[in-house]
Amino acid sequence: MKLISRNTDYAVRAVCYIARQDKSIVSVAELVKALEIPRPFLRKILQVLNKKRILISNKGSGGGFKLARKVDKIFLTELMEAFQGPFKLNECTFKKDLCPNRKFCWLKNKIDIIEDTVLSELSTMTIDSILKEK
Amino acid sequence: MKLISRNTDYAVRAVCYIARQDKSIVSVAELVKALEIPRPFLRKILQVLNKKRILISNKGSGGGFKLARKVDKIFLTELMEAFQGPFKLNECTFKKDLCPNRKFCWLKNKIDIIEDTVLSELSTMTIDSILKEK
DNA sequence: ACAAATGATACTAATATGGTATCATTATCG
DNA sequence: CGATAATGATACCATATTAGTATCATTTGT
Repeated sequence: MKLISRNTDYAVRAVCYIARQDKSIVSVAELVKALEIPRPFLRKILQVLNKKRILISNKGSGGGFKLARKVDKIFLTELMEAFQGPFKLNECTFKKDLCPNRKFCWLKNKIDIIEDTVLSELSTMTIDSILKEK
Repeated sequence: MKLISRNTDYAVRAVCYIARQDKSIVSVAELVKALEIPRPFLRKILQVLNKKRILISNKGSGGGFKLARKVDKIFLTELMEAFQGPFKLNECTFKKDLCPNRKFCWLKNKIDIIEDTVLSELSTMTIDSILKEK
């Protein structure tokens, strides 16, 4: 079980790369070259980041992507949620069906506590902190 | 992302059920009836539990499964590892290939810390504690 | 107008998860 | 001892998720 998917991982790298450049706007071409991520896949990822207003895209010649906010306002959890959906460790294995054994659902509560812990750890992590700690 | 897979969930239920019975040995037939888990799937799960020496199987007529240890010695993490593999939240998305961007691998370290936290929470949970807390 | 960029979207491939089916082996009991 | 009732081993199938590709539309600067 992984905490970070490939999507998210690529997204972190891309955002970090853009953040490190002096010029604010960076093209996909440059990102592909620098990060060695398959181009069409990276494009899809960047489009999501644009929709989520983590990056802002500029179309047309000379276009590309830039940060939508300062690096200390972009949280790792945002990227995770953008690509991996809302953070629910405790999601019941029986979604649609009624859970056939409610007696054990206190387990869910326990896992809720764990989830809170994980989230509070993760929520301290911003792109800023990632850049600083390398 | 779920912390507990269906396999593990079923395994917890089965082990708890066996623990609650007075008779020590319980057949698959009884478990299927009580827990409403698809029989062949449950069988596979029980076989794993047997191999991992969490349960002990008795073949032949009148056979079935019994606990290999006392309930306070069976940990949730054992069941999770049996069905979901070793607990590695931080597993790199690039297993075989060399990670193309080691600069970000401090992330891995951060997630290691989270992993430790989660593990220490989980490691307090035994079948005993699950039975008591319902 | 044209070229250089992203937007939208549909498709494909690989992997993980959940579940089934079948035959072999072992143990009890009449 | 042999039939039967149980589990062991194993190969297979179905579905969901993740990873990645391909194509055409739209926008923008020169």
